[in-house]
Amino acid sequence: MSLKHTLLGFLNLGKMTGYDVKKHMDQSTQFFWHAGLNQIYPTLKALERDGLITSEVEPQHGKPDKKLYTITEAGRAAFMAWLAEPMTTLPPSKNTVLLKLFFSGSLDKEKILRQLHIQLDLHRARLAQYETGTKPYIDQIATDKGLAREGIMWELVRQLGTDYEHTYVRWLEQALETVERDL
Amino acid sequence: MSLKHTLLGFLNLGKMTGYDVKKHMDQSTQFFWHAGLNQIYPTLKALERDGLITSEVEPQHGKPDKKLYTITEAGRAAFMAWLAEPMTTLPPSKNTVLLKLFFSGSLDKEKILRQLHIQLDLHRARLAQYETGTKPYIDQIATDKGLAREGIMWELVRQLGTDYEHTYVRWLEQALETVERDL
DNA sequence: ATGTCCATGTAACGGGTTACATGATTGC
DNA sequence: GCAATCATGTAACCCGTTACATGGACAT
Repeated sequence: MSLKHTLLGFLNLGKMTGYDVKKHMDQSTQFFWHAGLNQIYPTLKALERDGLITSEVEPQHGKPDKKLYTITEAGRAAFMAWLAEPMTTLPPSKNTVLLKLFFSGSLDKEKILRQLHIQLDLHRARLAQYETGTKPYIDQIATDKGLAREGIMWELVRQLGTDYEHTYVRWLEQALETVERDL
Repeated sequence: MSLKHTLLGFLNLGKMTGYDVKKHMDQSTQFFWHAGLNQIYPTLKALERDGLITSEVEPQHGKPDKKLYTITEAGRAAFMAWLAEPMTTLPPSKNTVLLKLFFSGSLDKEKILRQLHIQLDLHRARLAQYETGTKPYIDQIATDKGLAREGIMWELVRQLGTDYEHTYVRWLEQALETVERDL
């Protein structure tokens, strides 16, 4: 279960609540790792039970109390062990869009073109989000917290995301032409 | 559950067993959709229960009997409805490799370089497999069964796969340089 | 002898999603 | 008045993975 490692990874950068982690995720790992609060809260409890993190409650008025989690030495050790563990296979991936396109030979031309156009819009939007959302966000956190090494890795991963989206957009433009011409 | 649609999609191309579907999947949709036989068999049963496919047993000697599945009219209708349904959001994706790299700022340079090298090998291997495995396979099925439209879509999807792998390989080469220089 | 291919399944478990539940504060 | 933000959780369900189970044919 990699959500545990994600949580350890964020808590390794500083003490925070489940709600905070969720917000960081939504701005940074969103496109390759995400989770809902319903999943985050129980998982934090499990990590605490296992002694990898500890919690302290900070009372608030007008708002629900905050539960701040801190990573323990055992937690840091487990996290570092996971990081160092070599990844010897490519992670299995599932993509319903590609699946549908794969089978779209049975579909009429117009409907395929419509699907491809929608995808083109979606991928252009995501590309924009990498630039206007993710980039400023990771830059700011890295400079604010003085996390130079982390900042470099974050930017590298973001770069792969934008490269991937560029490739996808180019492919979609090409696919639209091919379907228009050959189908 | 898109496995149901995958099964309908393959059965839409002709009567076959669960075992056959698995083999086709392994050669074509593998990299964006996969399933084990343990998952395929019960799902075929569910599709039959719902009247979307029917089965007939073909006895064999020396081998287990074959259970050949055929798509019904209702099944074809359900499949076509799914195909035509516009995809208005990008499918959520999870990638443990990117997750680990994202957090690798805490890891020493040598270990990061090692991880990146392994990934480079894996992606080069996959690229090769798209060329030597997937391409000849889909070409042959398309010509053998006279599925021209399907063949075009299969090739388009495969092309995206190779484009993606090229992008990944280029990114990895760049990432190795960056980590070597800046970290 | 050992392993792979053929061809079918069942059972237990775990992770992830959807829905449900609370409740005050701030902005439109 | 309505929605969003803050902040926490529980319960039911579904999908997917791992492990288990059978058994003959054929190749090394």
